[in-house]
Amino acid sequence: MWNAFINEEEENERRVKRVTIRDVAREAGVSITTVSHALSGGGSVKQETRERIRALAKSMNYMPDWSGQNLKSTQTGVIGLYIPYIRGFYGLLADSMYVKCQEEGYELDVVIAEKGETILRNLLSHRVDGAIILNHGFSARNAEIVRNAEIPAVFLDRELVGPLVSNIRFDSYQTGRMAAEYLYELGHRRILLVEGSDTYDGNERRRGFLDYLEEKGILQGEDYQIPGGFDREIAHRSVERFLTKRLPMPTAVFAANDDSAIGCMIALMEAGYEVPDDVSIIGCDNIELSQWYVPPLTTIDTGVADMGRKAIEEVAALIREEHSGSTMTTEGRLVERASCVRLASGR
Amino acid sequence: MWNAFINEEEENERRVKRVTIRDVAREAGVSITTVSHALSGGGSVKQETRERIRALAKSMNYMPDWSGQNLKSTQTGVIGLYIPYIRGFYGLLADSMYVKCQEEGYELDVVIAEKGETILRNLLSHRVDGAIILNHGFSARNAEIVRNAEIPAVFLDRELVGPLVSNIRFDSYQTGRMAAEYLYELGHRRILLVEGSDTYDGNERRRGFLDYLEEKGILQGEDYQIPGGFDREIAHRSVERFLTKRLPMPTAVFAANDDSAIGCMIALMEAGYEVPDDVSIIGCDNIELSQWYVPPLTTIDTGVADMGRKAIEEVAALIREEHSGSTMTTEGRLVERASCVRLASGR
DNA sequence: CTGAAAGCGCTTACAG
DNA sequence: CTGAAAGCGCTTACAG
Repeated sequence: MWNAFINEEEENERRVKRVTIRDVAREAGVSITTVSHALSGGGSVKQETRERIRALAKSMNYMPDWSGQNLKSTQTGVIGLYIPYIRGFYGLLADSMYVKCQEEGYELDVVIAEKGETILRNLLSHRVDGAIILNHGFSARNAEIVRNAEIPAVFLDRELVGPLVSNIRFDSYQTGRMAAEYLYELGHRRILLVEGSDTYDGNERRRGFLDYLEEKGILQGEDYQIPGGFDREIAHRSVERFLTKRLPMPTAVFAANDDSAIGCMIALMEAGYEVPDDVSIIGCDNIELSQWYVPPLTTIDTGVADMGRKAIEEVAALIREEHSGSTMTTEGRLVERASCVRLASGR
Repeated sequence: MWNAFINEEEENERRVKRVTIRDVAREAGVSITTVSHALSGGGSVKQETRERIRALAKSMNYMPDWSGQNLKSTQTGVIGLYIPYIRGFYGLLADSMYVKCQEEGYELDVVIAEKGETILRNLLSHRVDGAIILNHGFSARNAEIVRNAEIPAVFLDRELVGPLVSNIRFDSYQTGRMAAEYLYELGHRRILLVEGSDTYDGNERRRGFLDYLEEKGILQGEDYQIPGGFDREIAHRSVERFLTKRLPMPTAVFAANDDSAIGCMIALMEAGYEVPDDVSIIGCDNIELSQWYVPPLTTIDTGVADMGRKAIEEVAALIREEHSGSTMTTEGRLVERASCVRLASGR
């Protein structure tokens, strides 16, 4: 007994001691079982005791240890969002998910991770109840592991289904076609494609776009398909390089996202071309900047907020095992602004 | 023994069994102690055994349970960032922090939370090793609790210091003065203030701005201090209301952040005023949109990326107890663009 | 180099 | 309504 006191004092000298359920129990003069029940709301505890313990716990700033609690209960109450960075598009997605999480009673943890390893560790170690993954750094092999481990997950960047795995994707093939059709209807025939990066969405937009051009018989050579990397800088350099080749000038450009579309516009304007008078441009995503840019950018809205809400809804359902995994899709919506014009006939 | 098998099969029917250290040990024919040592790199394990176990663990997709591991070790390896939402400013902050975290060997968890309760629960339950807090929803009382619990934390929105608590703040008072001085030097004397929200930064920018005006003897009445809430919409409505009063028109506006500055510009332009010809505008933050807006917005860059890096560096040092908490400050930098002009003399 | 045992802070049947 | 005890999955002295 005496010993215990000495030890406690020694502890105090080093670091403030974390307060545990044991401390609360001792202070309240009850067992830890009763404290646990009183705080969790479970079990049957005399109303007066419950209130007394709750007040005491609060005054002691007691908070159940996360690990101790989860080791037994295996429910964390948090959903993890795994994305490669946060700016722009991903931020909008995260914000819309947060709102829905509140409604569903989950906490949202946004984990920035470039390495699939980090993500896999998070999921396999049960840090979260369920996950939303939109991360090109996560390999197909890792995704397979998640499926087999039966961890509730919603993929936003690949077509994978399992008992507890769903996927929701932008119908990027359709988006690509939509952009092509829009420019075609405006009379454009020589169109430059600024590709996205080598991801599901990047490849599908490309495929849809080129398919439409081919059907209409206006598919250009590979010189008219240049890299853009979903990135402003990359697109800028890429267009500069294209211009030095002095090929017949395209009358329109489809850039695989708005960021790269803006990179294109800058490069074109620097080279003395007017948008949309000399060249029309259509992007994709409808990021905030697009409506403020001069000229305002015509684009295809991918409905990111809607997607975010759907994804949370779905992962919550998977966690509760309300149904098994499935594939879903969202459609893009054309937003007409000033960066595209009808081609003057005979040009 | 027989019983055990039956139970196992029943388990399998319900859900894929999580693989534990026990499973790996059984499979490898060693004790769980050895598995633990082999995987963690600690202890002394025969090289061959270590490699065999690691390969086996990997093939079984074994990952140590987060809670089991932390319950003993009390180190999570993650830093938590607690912000109210992600778009714009906060996203830039988070991205810059992520990069620094990688260097320091921590994982960054971004937790969106409006309620201080959620944040407090996260910290007191030891979900993270340390925290960065920039959240007006977190009360002074809660902050005090964090300090006393000696949880390593860096506050970005208040001046609080403790053994394991530091704070880094934008010198928002200086920023406010800087904006005022810039407009004053351009010859402006009747200046409208569009305030921020009731936060540390909002109040300090206001105070610095008004102090300078007062020193120069050009402080206007309260009619020239209108709410902006750091928000585009709020600022927009607020300026509209101001204009209906038909007070002498200001020749310049200081908006407490870029978002609200853009809201002002829209309202002014809708009312027929030209920026900067009729009214000059200066904002604060230097968000991405500012350089693309027409006219490009003159603003004060708060150096958010630099702040993010500093904050991570500091919290990591506090976790390692390299030094005790302190107060730090970062200075703003004027970015001149087209939205402000020298006032034509005699106006 | 390897393993049996104690214990981290909780929850959850179960007994009273 | 309350509490003693087992156990969640790990790590860490300690013994051999």
